Amino acid sequence: MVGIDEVARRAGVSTATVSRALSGRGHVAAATRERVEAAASELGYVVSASASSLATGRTRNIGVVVPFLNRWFYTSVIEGAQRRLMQYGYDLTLYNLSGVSNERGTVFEHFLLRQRVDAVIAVSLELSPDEVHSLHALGKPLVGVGGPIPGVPTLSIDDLAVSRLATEHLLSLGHTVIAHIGGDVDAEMSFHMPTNRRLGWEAALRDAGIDPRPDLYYPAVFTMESGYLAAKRMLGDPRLRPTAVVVASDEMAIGAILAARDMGLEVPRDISVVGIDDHELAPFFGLTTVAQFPEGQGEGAVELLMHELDQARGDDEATNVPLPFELVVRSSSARPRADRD
Amino acid sequence: MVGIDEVARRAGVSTATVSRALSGRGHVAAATRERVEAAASELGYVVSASASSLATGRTRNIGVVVPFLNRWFYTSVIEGAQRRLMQYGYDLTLYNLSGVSNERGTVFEHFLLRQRVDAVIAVSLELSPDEVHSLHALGKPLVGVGGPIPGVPTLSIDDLAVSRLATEHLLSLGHTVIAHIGGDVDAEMSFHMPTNRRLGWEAALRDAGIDPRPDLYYPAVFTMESGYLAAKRMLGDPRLRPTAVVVASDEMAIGAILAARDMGLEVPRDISVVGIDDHELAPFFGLTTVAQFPEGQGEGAVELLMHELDQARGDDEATNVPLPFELVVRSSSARPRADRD
DNA sequence: TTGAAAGCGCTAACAT
DNA sequence: ATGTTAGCGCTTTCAA
Repeated sequence: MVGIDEVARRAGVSTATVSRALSGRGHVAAATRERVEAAASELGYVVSASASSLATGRTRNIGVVVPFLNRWFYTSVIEGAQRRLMQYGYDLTLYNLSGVSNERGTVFEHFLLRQRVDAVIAVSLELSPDEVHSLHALGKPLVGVGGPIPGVPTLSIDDLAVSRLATEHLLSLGHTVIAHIGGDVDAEMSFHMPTNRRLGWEAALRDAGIDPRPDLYYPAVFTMESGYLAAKRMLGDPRLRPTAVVVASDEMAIGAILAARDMGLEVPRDISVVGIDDHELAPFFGLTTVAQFPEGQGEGAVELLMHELDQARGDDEATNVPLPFELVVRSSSARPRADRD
Repeated sequence: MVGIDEVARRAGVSTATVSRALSGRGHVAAATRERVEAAASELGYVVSASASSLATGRTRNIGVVVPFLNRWFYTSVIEGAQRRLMQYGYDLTLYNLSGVSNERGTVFEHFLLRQRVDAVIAVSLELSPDEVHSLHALGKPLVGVGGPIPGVPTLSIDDLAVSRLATEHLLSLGHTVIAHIGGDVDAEMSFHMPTNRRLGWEAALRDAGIDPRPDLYYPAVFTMESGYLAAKRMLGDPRLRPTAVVVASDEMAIGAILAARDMGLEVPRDISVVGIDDHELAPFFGLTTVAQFPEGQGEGAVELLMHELDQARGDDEATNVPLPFELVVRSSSARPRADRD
């Protein structure tokens, strides 16, 4: 392993100058810099990350914590974060809580805190005040993605506004009996995301002068199968005749579309379906949805972090950055049939 | 940040003893160890990863390189690897090649080689001899998952045997006109995985005394939509009347099932479908498939690596560890209708 | 602009 | 079983 002193010797300068020339910090004569760079590349020199970290106290490594991996949303966030981090010369260390049996305590104590990362991105994670505190105590910037964490700058869409938009889309098409398939309690995903999406549905209905009927709300978990089952319950109930349904995620919405097909119903003729996400499968199923952009969220989180790291523990404004979302109309939503009811 | 000497002082021992007590290396009296551990936890001490790395030359960090993230196979492998690494006290640094515009060279030169990882796991990646060489030159163990890399120990299923099994399942049910939807050239995924799966289909047919017809092979890429389109072509062609199809991945197979439905055909009555993977959606679609176990592959890769790291650059046996696979029969395959043809 | 040298916090000989 | 101490390879004052 060729070290800095070999480069120094070859370039005829001191190690300090090599360090300065290669890191870009401090002033180095252009000619000197070139000689150093030449020497470095001839020798195939790369700085030792650990030596550099030890000296500077910075690892150039960001920890990303996710509750699961096998979900489009998380991997998309990670992908965006990774791409942007690479541009900044940072590594991404992944912490997946789903595999951790003995509680996530391990992750926080033995990994994150081990001075292995300069900062952390928490994706859709409800961090306890203690966890937030210990990170802050260590001077580690922290940003959240996908849901607000008290006292922590967070990137997330306005879930209420998103499902309100989805609902209003259906209202504007002329639907009046609009159901909702959404997360049950705030289980699994933590956060109040499922609740907020339900509230958005209710709010849009009320604004349209329609009283949201509790029996038009179908709880489910965020999987295709669960959406399928919820839709079967919904479509099979002879008392309820929704002409449209707002579904809290695309995966569930796709399940709902498949349920309708299995029952011999046609989408959107017999039932309009609107999802939330713009999942990679949404175009294939012709799913109308409200797109969020998780890759962009990952990138944004990195930007925020880089900013904070620059500021040397600057103002922890704990702002909740609102994220863009966008209605994407495909073929799963249309005007209700005139001949119904 | 409390350091090792504070702990030493508090425990009334030398820093060397603290190091030994906490790392488990070297002999320490039980009583001493307890005192040290107490002192460490009272002070909230955790070793500095970079200092430790600098001193030992080991980072306790493994690089995992994947070509994409948004695919069930890769995330599953990562999940398995992550879980096992955590047990060993290692971190996982993720390198996702899909976002890298300026070639993966960057990843190798500026990241992997920067002495940031002790070893690397390459998932479904065809590494160039150069890349393999530079890793080896650095003394970094390397294991592959999902496809053989020359000169590198690799974990992968026997693709030929897997699709042979899928085909034999259909043959044993009485099918004789069996199509194949599979990867085109060895694009995208690199490796000869797609080709091998096609060869398995051909071999099984030949063994049954059936000549594999080239016009029963439908190239596609590994997405649901591509599988859907291939199936439409296949099922729409009036000249060909396959009663069954072996599909090279579950995602494509699901696309095929949906295509059949859209054409008013019934699975398995009109066409039997068998996939490969046991994707998380396979049960939902009732897909008969040959399961591989990517999480187990991730775990296995870690085991292999830990072994190599212990051996202090032991024998690079470059063994290709064959992995288990298993036929899972669900409702998408059945005997062909007696009244056909 | 450049160099000398003192750490950064830990580990591993080598002593005892 | 424990302590002493010389590094690990870089960065960064401080001087020149």
